Amino acid sequence: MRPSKREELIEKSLFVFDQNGFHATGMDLLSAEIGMSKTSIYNHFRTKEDLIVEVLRLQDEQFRNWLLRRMYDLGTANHGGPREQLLAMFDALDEWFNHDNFNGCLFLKATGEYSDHDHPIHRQAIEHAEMFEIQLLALVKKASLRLPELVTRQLLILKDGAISAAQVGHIKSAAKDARYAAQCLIDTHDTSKRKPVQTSFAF
Amino acid sequence: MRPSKREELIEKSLFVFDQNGFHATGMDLLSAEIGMSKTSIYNHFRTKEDLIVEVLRLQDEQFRNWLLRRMYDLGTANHGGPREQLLAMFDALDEWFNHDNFNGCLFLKATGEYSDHDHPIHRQAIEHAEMFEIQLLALVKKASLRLPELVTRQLLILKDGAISAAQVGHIKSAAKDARYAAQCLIDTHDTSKRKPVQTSFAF
DNA sequence: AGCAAAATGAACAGATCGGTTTAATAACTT
DNA sequence: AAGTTATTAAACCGATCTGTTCATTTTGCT
Repeated sequence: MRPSKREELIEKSLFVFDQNGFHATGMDLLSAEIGMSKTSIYNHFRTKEDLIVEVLRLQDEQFRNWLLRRMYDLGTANHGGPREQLLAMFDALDEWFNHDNFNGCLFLKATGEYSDHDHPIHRQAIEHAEMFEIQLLALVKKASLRLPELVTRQLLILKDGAISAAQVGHIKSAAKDARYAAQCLIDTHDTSKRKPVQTSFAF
Repeated sequence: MRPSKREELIEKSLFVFDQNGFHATGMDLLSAEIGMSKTSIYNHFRTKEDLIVEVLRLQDEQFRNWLLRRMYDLGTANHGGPREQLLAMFDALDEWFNHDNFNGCLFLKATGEYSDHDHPIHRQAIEHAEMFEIQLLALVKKASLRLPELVTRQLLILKDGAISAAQVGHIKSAAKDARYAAQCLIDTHDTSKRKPVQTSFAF
């Protein structure tokens, strides 16, 4: 029983919440959907919100693991370095967008449904964003870009914007569009290149 | 009674839904919050979903009007042209982000809570995105940029990404970060400038 | 086989959900 | 001032909400 019942419960709940939303998913429906009695669910979690927090924790771990690994694998394929890994983020996103079950960013939905910044669910979403930013910043620094903090935040904006575009308009090209933009940004801040197009940034 | 009771109802509902979310806002609470009897609300709208669709319609109109006007006002201030208006989008967003009541994109929240693409609420959100894209494309074309459709989609990604960043991390710099990125993109595609940094786009 | 822990279905509780009804009041119109 | 129209509060409807209770069955361990 290594993949404990608890883990299985969280994993399946993750899917249902992602597809249906949080408030829109009642515990009876959830119970039926994941094939586990409501009694059992409440034996593992005190409240629905506790479960949701765990769901977000799992999604945080799974998403960051998946994305960073995919960036590494795709980015280092042709002897690529940090720069290629950064760009590969959008190739990985493209794969995600084209999955049948893609339904936008779960963390963004969580902040939308629990807008109080002090709410544990909202905080969990913020925490995810912060942790990914730290990891992305490390990679940006390895790529020897000028203003690494700025570039990191910009890449995050491109990532989240692409996710939004893919969600609301299910725009097939969102990841590629963002990739070109990222390329432009990275080249502009590449220390190994000549002067960037725009040098008048006021920092 | 020009600002008809109906309009007032929609306008106030817009605020409550924006702050609380759709499913999380019950009709009793909504009634109390906007100071109008539930009987009256249901005299104007057959269902809650009908009301939400109207709310999104109003927000579509208000948001596009506000943003495009603000882009024009801010962008043409110092004899600026279309290019400055495009960049001013992020200055306008910055103002929005710093409003006390800023709580992210209502359309994105709508698609998150009503994920069925055929749902009238979801469709209304898509319609908004499409209409704004058309208007932004017109401005991009006026700015004489190469690959105007691509640049338009990229600017939209930056806009939505900045909104997301401002919402989840309440990152104060999101609009400015996106602005710098937009500057980079626009300069790269400016036909009046020399060769862009990156010329190997495969189109 | 036998025991303890875990999981089950189903009923239940109290609150709230979206939505309706009703009878009384307030507000326009002429 | 009369009469139509809009608005109100409050009770009410059945369904669903989160969460609990309980008696029964299934499971894992030794």
